Amino acid sequence: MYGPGCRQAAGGRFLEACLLCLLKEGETHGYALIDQLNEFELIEGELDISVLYRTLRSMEKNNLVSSTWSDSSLGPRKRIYSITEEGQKGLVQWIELLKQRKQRIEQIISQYEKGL
Amino acid sequence: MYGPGCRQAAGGRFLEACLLCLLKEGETHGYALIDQLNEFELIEGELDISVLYRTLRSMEKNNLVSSTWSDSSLGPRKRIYSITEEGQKGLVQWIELLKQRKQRIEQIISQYEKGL
DNA sequence: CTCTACTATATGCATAATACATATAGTAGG
DNA sequence: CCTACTATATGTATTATGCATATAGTAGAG
Repeated sequence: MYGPGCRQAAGGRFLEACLLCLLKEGETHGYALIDQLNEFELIEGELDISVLYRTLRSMEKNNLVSSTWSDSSLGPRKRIYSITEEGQKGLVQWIELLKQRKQRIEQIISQYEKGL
Repeated sequence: MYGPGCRQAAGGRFLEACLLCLLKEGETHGYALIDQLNEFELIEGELDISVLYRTLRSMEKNNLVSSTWSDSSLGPRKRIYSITEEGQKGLVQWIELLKQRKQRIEQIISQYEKGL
């Protein structure tokens, strides 16, 4: 089982939601996504590049994104990712889950500050 | 390396922050913490009990909490956890990190809704 | 021309996290 | 005696993560 509803996603897989959100704006390749993730400050600290590539491949395996090799000539080859219909649906679920998670974070912060 | 600053904590270990927060209110044992986690809706879905116990043992190994066996007579023995000074400091760091994480979640939600 | 740096993707490997099953032991009620 | 509930713990398989390393193209310095 996979996706935001999966228990494995409870603690993390936040990166997946970010990537889906960025890919919804338009198709692009992995290396370019790093800059966007940094630009929008979507992730904490430095993202390990191998994690990014493996996450994208995993998402492709689960039909959230699809990829093709770019035929552009300059530089090393790029694997261009685009979000699938299933990915769009997954993103909607992710946003719902993130809203819940935000509330939980607010809950714990207020719990903490109440005790001060 | 361990603690909220650790890169391993980027995606998860949210449970640890919750436990520190609850233990700050007073010492208690693992099984009772489940009810409190549910009561305050601090975690997503059902928490696997083995994860809770292993998390507490790990936190003890890292000096965030300490434990003693309760000498109360009734029922099976309970391992009573209390937060250490180091745990208090860790909690402060956790709260900071959670505030940042909340902002990132807000960021991605607004990013998503902007594109609608 | 060679060396270095940067872009771009991928794999190997060790360790950590997670989920599910199972073991253990005490108490309480039918 | 059997079942259910409280309470803690371990075994194990799968997945995730972090770090190192491999590959390959381009571009500029020396």
